[in-house]
Amino acid sequence: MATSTKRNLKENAIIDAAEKVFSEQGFANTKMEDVASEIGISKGTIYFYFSSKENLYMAITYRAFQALIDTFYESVEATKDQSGLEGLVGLMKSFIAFSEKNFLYSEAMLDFISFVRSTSNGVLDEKITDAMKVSSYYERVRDIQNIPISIFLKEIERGRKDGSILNKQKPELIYLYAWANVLGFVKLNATSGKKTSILKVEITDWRNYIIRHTRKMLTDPDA
Amino acid sequence: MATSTKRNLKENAIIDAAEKVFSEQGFANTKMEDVASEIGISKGTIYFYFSSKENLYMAITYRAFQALIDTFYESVEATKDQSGLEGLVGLMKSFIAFSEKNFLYSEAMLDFISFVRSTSNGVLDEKITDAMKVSSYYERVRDIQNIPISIFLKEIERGRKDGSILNKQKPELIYLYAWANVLGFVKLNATSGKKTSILKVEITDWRNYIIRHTRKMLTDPDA
Amino acid sequence: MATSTKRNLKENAIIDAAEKVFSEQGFANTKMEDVASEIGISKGTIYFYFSSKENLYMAITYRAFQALIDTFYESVEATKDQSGLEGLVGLMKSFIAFSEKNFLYSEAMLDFISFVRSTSNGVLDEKITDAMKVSSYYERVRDIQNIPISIFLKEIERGRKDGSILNKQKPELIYLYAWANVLGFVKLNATSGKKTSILKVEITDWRNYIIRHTRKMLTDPDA
Amino acid sequence: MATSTKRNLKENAIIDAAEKVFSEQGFANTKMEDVASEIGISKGTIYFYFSSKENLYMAITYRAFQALIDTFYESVEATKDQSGLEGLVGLMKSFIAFSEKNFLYSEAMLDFISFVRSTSNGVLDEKITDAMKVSSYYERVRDIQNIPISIFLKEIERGRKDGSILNKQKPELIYLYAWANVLGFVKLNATSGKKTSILKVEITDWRNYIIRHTRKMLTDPDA
DNA sequence: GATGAATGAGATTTCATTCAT
DNA sequence: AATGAATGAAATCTCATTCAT
Repeated sequence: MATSTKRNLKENAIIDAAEKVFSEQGFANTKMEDVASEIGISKGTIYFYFSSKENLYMAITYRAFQALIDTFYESVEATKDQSGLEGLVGLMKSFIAFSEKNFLYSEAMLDFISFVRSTSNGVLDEKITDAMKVSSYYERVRDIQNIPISIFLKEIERGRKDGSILNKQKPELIYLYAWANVLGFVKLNATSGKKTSILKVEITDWRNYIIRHTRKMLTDPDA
Repeated sequence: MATSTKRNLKENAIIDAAEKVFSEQGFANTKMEDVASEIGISKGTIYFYFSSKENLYMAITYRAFQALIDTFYESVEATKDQSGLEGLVGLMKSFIAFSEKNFLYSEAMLDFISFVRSTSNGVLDEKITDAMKVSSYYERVRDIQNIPISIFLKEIERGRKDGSILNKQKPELIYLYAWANVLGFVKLNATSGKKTSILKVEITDWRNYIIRHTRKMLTDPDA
Repeated sequence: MATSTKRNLKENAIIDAAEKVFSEQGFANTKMEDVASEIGISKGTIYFYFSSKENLYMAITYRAFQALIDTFYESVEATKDQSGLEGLVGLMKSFIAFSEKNFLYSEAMLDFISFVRSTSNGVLDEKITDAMKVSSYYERVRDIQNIPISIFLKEIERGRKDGSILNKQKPELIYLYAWANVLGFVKLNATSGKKTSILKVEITDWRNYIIRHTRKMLTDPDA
Repeated sequence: MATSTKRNLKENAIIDAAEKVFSEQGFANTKMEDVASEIGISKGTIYFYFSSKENLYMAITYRAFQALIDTFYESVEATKDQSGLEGLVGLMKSFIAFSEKNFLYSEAMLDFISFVRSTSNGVLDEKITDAMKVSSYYERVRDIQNIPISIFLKEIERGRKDGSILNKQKPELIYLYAWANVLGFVKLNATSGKKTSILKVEITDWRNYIIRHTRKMLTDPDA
């Protein structure tokens, strides 16, 4: 176990470094050498822990889902004494904050969804598929990818039971709508760099507007 | 003019081919050779027409903006006898349809925005910047990139004047909200290929829901 | 003959252009396109007149030898009433002035000598050799390359007869010595660009020194 | 140090190979692949040690200056008990021998001078400039390029003090004159390969003549 | 004669991955 | 475990030359 722990420590240190440089330069523009030198080890060492660059990215993806799940659970915990509506609004706020803070995570999760969907269609080229398949993290991510969704759906359920959510749409549709909103917001935001406004709109105003709108949507029986 | 036309024809044929293979394989995974063989010419010929791969992508980006503008104008024309609200809803429908049909265009436009922002921040690496700067299409895109926005904003104005749009938010905020929605929707759909559902939700239902919601937002004086 | 003249005119215009751009950018850095656009014609047209880039350079080489020969004859003519020594010093001055004015010519003649010597050793790679061999100018240059030398040697002969040249070395040795001096002077000079001094030495002083020294060498029976 | 030495060994082995093939085929005609296969390694390995082809050439240039400096110091050492005149004649002999033996070195040094001059004029194209600038060898060469000159000038100084050198010209002028002589001699000999004569002149005779003449020049108070 | 679009071999360079130590 | 030298496939791009019009 000592060995295992040590190994984990190193593995995590590498993932930390990878997150940093991938965030700064993007996945495609980052060389394994960059990741290695960020943490002061050699390229070869990375390959001892990760079978490929893709696999390293998959490890980040796993972290992303884990972190989102943690964030969601914390949010649920924090609003458990409030209505389901507030729980869901809380999830939304957490989701936005999470994605803004971790753009890389946001992208990684999206890439994973794309990847899974594309491979199930047999569209993607085999090389990448193979690289992914041998990834020890691939299965792990598959196992947890749906947890955020189920948390979200559960809160909708709760809100419906306690009468705070009146929207009658399929819960999954509400989730998709919410996710798309967050995703679009974050994507467009990412292009604005350090700026606090885009198209003359304060980003804070925009963020608030999304929340307000979500609340409206959830409480509208005709929405 | 004959010469000019001929040149344009070829140029367009190359862009056609590039769109096809970029769409299928992605920009990074596509070699210039792939584009060339798609259309049955040699690599060198492409470089005769386009100074770099980036430039070729910029040509596609130009097309993307042009196509979106055309789509917007057509939509405006089609709804000119209806209220401003209907005009805006029409734009929204067009926007979604456009993005679903042309995922590559959607990505290209987003990349361009990112690019402009990052260069104005001096963040991007010089090599790409240079390649872009010499692009004859770069300036063209800069010139037209804001036209879709202004069309959108004009319809909001019209709707406010004729009383069909009651939402009091900044027009730019509405645009951003709408764009984010479309973007998120398209991104999540991107690789679904032939699939008609996601998370058990029919994509058609989702699409309709976005439209319905947009309408609600626009007619709500408190939204 | 009308045709022939017309052809010659065009040919010469192309060589003029080539001289200009080769001088400015160097042979290797110059594209056929550069030569063509310099004179406002198409690349294809150049190939109608010259079978290859090498051949075009060979045409310049031919001009170089012709020009040197002309320069030498003029010098000889100008000093025919003076001693052989003065004739030789005159040649030397002409040689230097010629080389300074026409660095490209100087290089071209040197390249030709190198080429001939290397091919007679079978050292040079075959591709270049073939390109050269089909050159219509190649033979022409071969025919006249030794004329400058023989002019030079004749003046030495004359100077010895009239007692103005006392140096007893082989005439060819004197020629080589003189040529090397001019060549080295011009080469080092070329690196100084527009500057009128190099290593704190005024180029004019250096030039004069070479002349003075040549005179000394020629009049010294022990040199 | 073991690592450093090992790296240096390989680096030098690559430079050795590059010298060989550049000498045989010329810089422009040589592919990195040629250099690699000469030493039985892969292209990539060369790029691991040298960032570009230019950089590799710059390494050779550095060697060239180093070798000339070594040669000069050895010559100075060997003649330190003799007069300054003999010291200078010794340098001259060494210079000639050095340049004959290392034509590539001779060219490299000349190219470097050209390069520095042209960049200080802002003439050279940017691509090469950049490639050169990142060269770790570039700075090294800049640091040592003037050492040969100063050694030469010092010997002139010494000869003047001990009365063996009577020539009153500027030392720099003498250096230029000498250098031009060597350069011209070497250039004209360059491709003669195994040949021992040119224009019916034994190269040995020519070489001796240059030396004799240098001596005459140095001892002539009116030269 | 002239054009310039088209070619395609080949050049430099990059970088994920391997492997001997 | 760790290293980092070595690999080599592949990518972008260049340009002398050809050839249909």
